[in-house]
Amino acid sequence: MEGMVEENGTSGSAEVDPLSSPISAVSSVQSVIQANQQSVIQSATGSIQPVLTKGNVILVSKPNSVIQTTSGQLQTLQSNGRVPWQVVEAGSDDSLSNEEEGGVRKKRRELLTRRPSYRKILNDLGVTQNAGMGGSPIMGEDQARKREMRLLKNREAARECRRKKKEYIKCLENRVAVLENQNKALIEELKSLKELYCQQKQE
DNA sequence: AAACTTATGCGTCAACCGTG
DNA sequence: CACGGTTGACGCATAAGTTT
Repeated sequence: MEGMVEENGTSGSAEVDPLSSPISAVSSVQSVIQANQQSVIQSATGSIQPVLTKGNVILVSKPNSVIQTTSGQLQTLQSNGRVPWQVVEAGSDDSLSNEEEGGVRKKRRELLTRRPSYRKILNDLGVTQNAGMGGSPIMGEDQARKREMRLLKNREAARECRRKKKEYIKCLENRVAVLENQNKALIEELKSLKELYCQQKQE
């Protein structure tokens, strides 16, 4: 499956993964970098720029890519400003047991379920496709051509959409790793400062 | 080894939204 | 308001992993 070749002759791997590609430049990055630890790079302006971190990496250099801004939010850049794939607030699912989770999932599925497609409805009614669909042959040809174009475009759009979604998820995972490391480092720092404070107090 | 389960990706449909 | 782009949902195919 992983080796599946798409019909256009290219596989997904042909794309450069921004998360694993080498970094070319880092310009005026406001960042937190400490020796021996991973860090979060933040753009002071919120604009996109090549970004480098150590360890678990968030690398961004492409438009339409996932970025981090000073606000700490992860978002994808879209021309229309929309932020797809909203992150579910903590406390919604995490706290659920397996049984509960199944129920919630089912319920959510029901809520999200769309009405069946027209094709499905027709199938359910036992109506064969093209039956009784008249019209002139020329209109039919034109419509078929338009439909082919639409399908082709949507096929490519779906591929791109999935690629972006994967990139987004990867970046979220990276962010989790980075924040966990930061958290660990801060706990260590706090610990050593406490020790130092106690020592000085005794003297 | 066969049967079953899980993970992943694809194509399509439909809904929504922005734009001209 | 028609049109096109984006994306969630769905069904399907296939590979990989697990169980019998």
